[in-house]
Amino acid sequence: MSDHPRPTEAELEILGVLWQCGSATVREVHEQLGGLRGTGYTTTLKLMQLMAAKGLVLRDESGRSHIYRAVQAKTTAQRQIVGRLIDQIFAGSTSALVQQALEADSVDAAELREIRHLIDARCNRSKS
Amino acid sequence: MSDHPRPTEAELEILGVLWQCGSATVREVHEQLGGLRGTGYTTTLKLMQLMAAKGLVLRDESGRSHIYRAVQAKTTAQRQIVGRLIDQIFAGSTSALVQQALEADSVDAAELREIRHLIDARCNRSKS
DNA sequence: GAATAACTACGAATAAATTCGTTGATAGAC
DNA sequence: GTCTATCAACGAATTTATTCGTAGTTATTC
Repeated sequence: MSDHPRPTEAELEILGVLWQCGSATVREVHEQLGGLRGTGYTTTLKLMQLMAAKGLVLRDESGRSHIYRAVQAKTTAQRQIVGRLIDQIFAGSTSALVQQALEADSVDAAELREIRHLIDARCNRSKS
Repeated sequence: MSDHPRPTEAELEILGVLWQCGSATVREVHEQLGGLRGTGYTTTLKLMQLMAAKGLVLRDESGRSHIYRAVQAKTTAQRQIVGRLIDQIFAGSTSALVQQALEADSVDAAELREIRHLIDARCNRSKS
């Protein structure tokens, strides 16, 4: 199905900006990343060129500065990464992942409620 | 706190075996991984030597074949990886992770129940 | 139209992860 | 004791990811 290679760490940072902005030039992405990583402009450029070559992003080359956007939706990519994680280090057990997720980050009451709603919704859906 | 470097992909496969077996020789780990990865024995050996140097595993060198075991418990490592993921690609939102986890893998009714119990237990705990 | 600035392209250096061949030592079989 | 199998050690090749310098092009400003 998806012939998208798995994004690397640096590529994920760039995708993060693109998901947030919808589309952006290399310059915009680079500014957004800001001092977050102390790398130069051409590094960001090169990465985004490689990402285009890999099929992770598309770009509109009609103008002088090319405009990039992510090929995969954020949720699709997230789902792929999480799915991989579940298989790889949780032996396919989603509940084991959830359990460690609850331990890993401090989850406040509001977020717990939200998670519970997700589960409830899912329970109802699978009953129907 | 933990000065354990983050395990790489290949290292995680080896840790998986060690977590399952408790402790094992290089040979045993290599067999367990089996054809799963088409690599030779010395590759596994080298990786495990590097892991020992990094502090990911300890080894008993008293016998001729050294016996390795993981330094971190499985849950500790899992928690670290999941925590990182939440910060890195879910902007700190545990519920977003759970949501995508539910979509990513097919979760059967029994597992849903189990997840719900985890949430319930957590809700009660945070009330007290 | 010359100088400056912003952009892409690209080669190449560096770094990190993975792989394996070879060597030398030790143990067990005969 | 000699042969064979098994082991650790280690150097080095390979691959992948990341970084940046330089060159060439196009737009903008004066």
